[in-house]
Amino acid sequence: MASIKDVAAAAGVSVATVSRVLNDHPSVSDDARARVLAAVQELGYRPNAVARSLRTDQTRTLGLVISDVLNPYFTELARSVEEEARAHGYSVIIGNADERPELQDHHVRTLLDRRIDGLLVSPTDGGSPLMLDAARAGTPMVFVDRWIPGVDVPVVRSDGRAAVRDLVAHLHGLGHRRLAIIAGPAATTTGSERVEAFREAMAEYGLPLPDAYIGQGDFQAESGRRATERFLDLAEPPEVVFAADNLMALGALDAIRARGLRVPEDIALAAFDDIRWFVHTDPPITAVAQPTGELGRAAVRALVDRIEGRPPQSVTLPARLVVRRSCGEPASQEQTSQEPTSQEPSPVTNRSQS
Amino acid sequence: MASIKDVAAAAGVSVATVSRVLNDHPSVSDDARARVLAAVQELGYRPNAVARSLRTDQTRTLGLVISDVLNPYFTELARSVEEEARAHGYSVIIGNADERPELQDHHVRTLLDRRIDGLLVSPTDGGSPLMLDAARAGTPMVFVDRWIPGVDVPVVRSDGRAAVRDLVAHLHGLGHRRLAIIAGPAATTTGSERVEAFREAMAEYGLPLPDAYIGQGDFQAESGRRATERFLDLAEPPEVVFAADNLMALGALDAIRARGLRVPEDIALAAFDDIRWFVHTDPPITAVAQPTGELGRAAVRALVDRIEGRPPQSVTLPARLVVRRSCGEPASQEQTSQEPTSQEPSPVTNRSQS
DNA sequence: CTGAAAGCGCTTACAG
DNA sequence: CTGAAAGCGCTTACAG
Repeated sequence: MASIKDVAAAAGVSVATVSRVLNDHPSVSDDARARVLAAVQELGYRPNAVARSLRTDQTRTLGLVISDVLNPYFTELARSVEEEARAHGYSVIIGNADERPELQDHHVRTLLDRRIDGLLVSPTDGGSPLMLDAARAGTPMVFVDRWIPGVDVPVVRSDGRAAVRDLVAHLHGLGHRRLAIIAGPAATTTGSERVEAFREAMAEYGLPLPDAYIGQGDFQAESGRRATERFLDLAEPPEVVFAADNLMALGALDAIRARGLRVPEDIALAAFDDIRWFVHTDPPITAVAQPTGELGRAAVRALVDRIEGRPPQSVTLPARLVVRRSCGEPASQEQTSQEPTSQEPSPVTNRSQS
Repeated sequence: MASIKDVAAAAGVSVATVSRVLNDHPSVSDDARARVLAAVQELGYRPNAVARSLRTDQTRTLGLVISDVLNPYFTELARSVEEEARAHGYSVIIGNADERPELQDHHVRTLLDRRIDGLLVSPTDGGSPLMLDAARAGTPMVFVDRWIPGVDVPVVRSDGRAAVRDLVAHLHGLGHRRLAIIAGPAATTTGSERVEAFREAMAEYGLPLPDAYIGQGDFQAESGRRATERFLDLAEPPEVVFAADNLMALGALDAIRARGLRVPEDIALAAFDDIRWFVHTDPPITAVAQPTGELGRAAVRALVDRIEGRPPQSVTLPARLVVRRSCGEPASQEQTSQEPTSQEPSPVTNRSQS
């Protein structure tokens, strides 16, 4: 592969001049510029980004460590992150932690070794030593979606509290009293916050949340299935299962169906995170929708600010409730005003007041 | 950030010795090794992968350019690719082309500039000059899923011909005669091959495939919606719509539903590519399932073979038909023998013989 | 077993 | 405007 030396030789100039032309440095004669460009063209020369990075100490690359690529929420987040990063002249390398802390650490380490300019993380756990060290060592970092308390790193996330309150109001309005939740790992903020929001909202209605109605999941489908089976085995099973993410809702659906039960007649189902398929599931699933694309973009902006020496900002965006039929509401205007063609699910918000 | 010099100084040895210790070179005294390791520990030293790559001319990195991250098929492919690559000591950088040739070229260029050791591509088009040049220039490359004819690059893909024949047999058996397809871009192999397989299978049953029954899509949801609307506007609409991927099936569902029609009573639906949600859609969708994980792993193996100087092998794996209720078959044993807990959809194959 | 030195492909003061 | 030279952080023959 042709190097800058080859180009310099072909153009009859020094490598310094070639470099200047390539980097749009102003002090280059038109003649030299033309000859260099011609040589570049002829040799099909492409600068070696590795060498450039070593010299400039910047890679123009962002690392993104997400908890699970198979989760459509993160996949959409990753897409918006890449898009915004590209607009700022950065590329992004994605690491998939698969909800496993060791794998997360593996990716963080690899990314750091590659000297990425900044790191976007949605932590799978409460913070490994590696992660904490990285933050303390001053690696430009931003948390997205999930975060680690006590670490001085900007957080870009959405607040589902109001939407969860709306959900409980909706469920209560439909006459449901025994509500259960499948939580994510307590070590993650989204794992604990969603349970807390749920518990608080229920308290407003004087509803208890017994331990038996709190299933412990890990944000993946299989755990949702297991937790749901346990609920169904209870002497008094819940009337509603609220899954803290869409994959656990999938597992719940599997479990419910395996018993030959119907949603919502036999048991109602709701989920955190909205995905396009929820419109077409049987029945369509009521969900809390996050402004995923906006979260990804805001996270990149914060990180780029941090990298380029501007003060980064934490951002919290509201989530909203999308009512469908999985909790028992009769088909209403919500069902018809969908926009099936939009990129993001853009469903109707139903903010029942409590 | 500590460099190898700092470690050498702290350990009282030369950088060469530090390097040897780090690379497990045998000729290092136990004493020197211990001192180096201690210094590494103390300084929290991590080798700079950028510098190492520049020196060794290898990045231990694979590039993966996929057509669309939002498509669960590719997301699963990406996951298995990363897993297998990691097992071989490589990391992978994913580029999402979003089905746009320019974006695909952008990623290929960026990856090449980063001097990745090899490239895995599922081409969005028939082959841009850049892609063809890269292949000719000897960049280790392997095509996955889609490929570009006439280029000397190994191909790892699945053959859906038999499964599509099974699908047509299934449809014919249910009494359907007017079958339509929503195709992908003709410039992609999967775009044209799936139509051809469908056409051939139909011919075996003496069924015509009129142009009006071939919808032109681009593998994304919106195009599936538009194509379906066009079908429904026909004086004689088809009885079945076969979408060449799962996203276009989603769009088709949107369109069918927007007209207030029912599946399969008013119109039947089938899709290429099986996803877990298809079990829970209304109705469950009959689909052609690819051995996605195996494709990803085989592709990595071929590429690593190529990189490390062994002769790479092209691989073709069969796809299989998964019958569900979206084409009108009465619920049968297929419905109950699901394995809802498996990672990959592991549905029952129904190979009706023609 | 160990170190001095060259060199990977760039960029960028510095001098002219 | 231009080039010679230093240097980014490593690895690896070469000599000892």
